[in-house]
Amino acid sequence: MAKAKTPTPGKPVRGSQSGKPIMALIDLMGRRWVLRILWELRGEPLTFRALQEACGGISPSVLNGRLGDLREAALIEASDDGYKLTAAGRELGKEFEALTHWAEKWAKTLK
Amino acid sequence: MAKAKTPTPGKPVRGSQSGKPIMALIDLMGRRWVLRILWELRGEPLTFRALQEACGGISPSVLNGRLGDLREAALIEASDDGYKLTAAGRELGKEFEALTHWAEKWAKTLK
DNA sequence: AGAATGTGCTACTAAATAAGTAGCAAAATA
DNA sequence: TATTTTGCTACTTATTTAGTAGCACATTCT
Repeated sequence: MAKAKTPTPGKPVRGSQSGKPIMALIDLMGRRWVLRILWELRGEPLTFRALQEACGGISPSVLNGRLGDLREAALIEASDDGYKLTAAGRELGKEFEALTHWAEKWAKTLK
Repeated sequence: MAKAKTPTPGKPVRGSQSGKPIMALIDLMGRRWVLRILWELRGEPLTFRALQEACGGISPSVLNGRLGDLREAALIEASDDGYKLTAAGRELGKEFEALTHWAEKWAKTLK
């Protein structure tokens, strides 16, 4: 079975041939668990199993796949303490903080 | 077949029982095509078929599902000119612009 | 009026992805 | 040495997405 490739800027990705970085980012982040994993790693490094638990029991095969994607994208890396965000990953994480605030406001307008 | 519900702040979503808005956002945005649709609607309103084409031929059944998700989330709405972002959707779109810039830098560091 | 076209979908089958469970080999700990 | 922890792989089942066809309604052309 042909496995899905990790989306890379400069190359065509699922849904776009343009090679534009935003399209690679959209492909990557549109995969289930990717956002969540980045979110859970915003603090301390987490081991494989800790991450699995933090994500509410994600299956190890999927987790392993996403970890591969995120490592290839250089957003996370493995260390002695477990998986953690790279410098780039932390920067992206900051963008997410803005999203968190947005989400809070969003929740209020939905009520 | 039980269909997947639209993620809503205040309720449990796929992967989280907490009801936190960020978790609803993560669930929603982690669905394939959601990010892309928001992206394609950043400019003018697009009709169903225009949107389908803009997304590179997304299948109508999936597009329709995502449109439902995004409408329930009050991020897009239908108008006479087609689908367009709501005020909340445009705000979210601004956050994405930051992500686009980030993605450009990210692409360079990957080379 | 009738025909042709565009629009927003629904229905259905096939393929891809994710869930869920079991378990193994290596490293750390007792 | 024995036990536990860790990072996985393998496998089966369920869910999600892709792909294609086509319908009902509205608009535009002749």
